[in-house]
Amino acid sequence: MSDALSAIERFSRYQSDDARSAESVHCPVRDVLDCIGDKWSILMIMTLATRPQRFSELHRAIRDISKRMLTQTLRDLERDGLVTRNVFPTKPPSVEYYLSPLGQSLLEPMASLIDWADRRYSDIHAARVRFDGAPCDVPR
Amino acid sequence: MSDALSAIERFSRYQSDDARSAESVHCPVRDVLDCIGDKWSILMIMTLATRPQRFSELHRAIRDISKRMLTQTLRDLERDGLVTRNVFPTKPPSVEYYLSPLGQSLLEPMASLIDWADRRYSDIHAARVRFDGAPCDVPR
DNA sequence: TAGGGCAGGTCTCACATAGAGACCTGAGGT
DNA sequence: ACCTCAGGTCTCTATGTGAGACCTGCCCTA
Repeated sequence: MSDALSAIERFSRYQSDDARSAESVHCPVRDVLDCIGDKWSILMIMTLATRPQRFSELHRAIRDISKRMLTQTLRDLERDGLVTRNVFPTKPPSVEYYLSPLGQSLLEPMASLIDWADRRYSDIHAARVRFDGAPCDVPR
Repeated sequence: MSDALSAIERFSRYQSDDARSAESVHCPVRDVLDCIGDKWSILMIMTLATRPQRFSELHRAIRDISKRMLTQTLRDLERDGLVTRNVFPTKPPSVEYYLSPLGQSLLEPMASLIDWADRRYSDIHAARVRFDGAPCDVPR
């Protein structure tokens, strides 16, 4: 837990630096969130965690992503060095995506997040039902 | 690391369940990503990690968020039980936001992510420069 | 007593991003 | 001759986001 505190303290130092001097220091957390903080990246990385997969496999695994966003998310992750793209010269050519070592190193911190999601999911759900059920007791 | 593997294996079981039966099983990871996977939530939670803060303090801390999104993000986090809203009847009334116990329990998994961001940030940056520098060696 | 400022928002408009789904290419099956 | 497949791209529309004007009550100052 002291790990958590020190990491967060480091972050808040970046934040205040940022606040103080308009653009000079840039917070790594912001950068990393720009990479994997979008709608599909985390899901993509977790889907690739078990094994390399091809474009259409990924599309089947994440059924509600559009081809356009699938392409774009993979391209961004490739650009950031988290995912590697491999083209096999078959007919028709097949393309395989897999996690680079950098991408794999993200699995451990992400696993603790999954773990949290699993354990706390019901709490969140309950809070939401409660909130939606009693929206009027505190007028805004 | 076996923790990571087991968590990810659990996730992939959800994924394949999802793929098999159209809507019956819903993956908790997807739900949690819907909560905190948007542009501002993680940043908000980390900013609230150090201490409770008022609306305008948060606005100063995260300078590039609009008031509209600040309100909306806080409302969503409150709805999901991660953040608590407290109104003091001063004149004019002041409003304080702080992490609920549920929100605080998220700090630990998030800290490991921050830690990763700090350590690997330069790798990502390097990969990006490399990718942008040589965009033409593999024509798509 | 008129005017201005503050906190904590809401509202409207404009623009950026995401999704749906048609289309493309080149080869192989029937 | 026609259909299918993988791995995309393209266009159009729907949704999300940002900028910034405005609102409400109360206080302070001139």
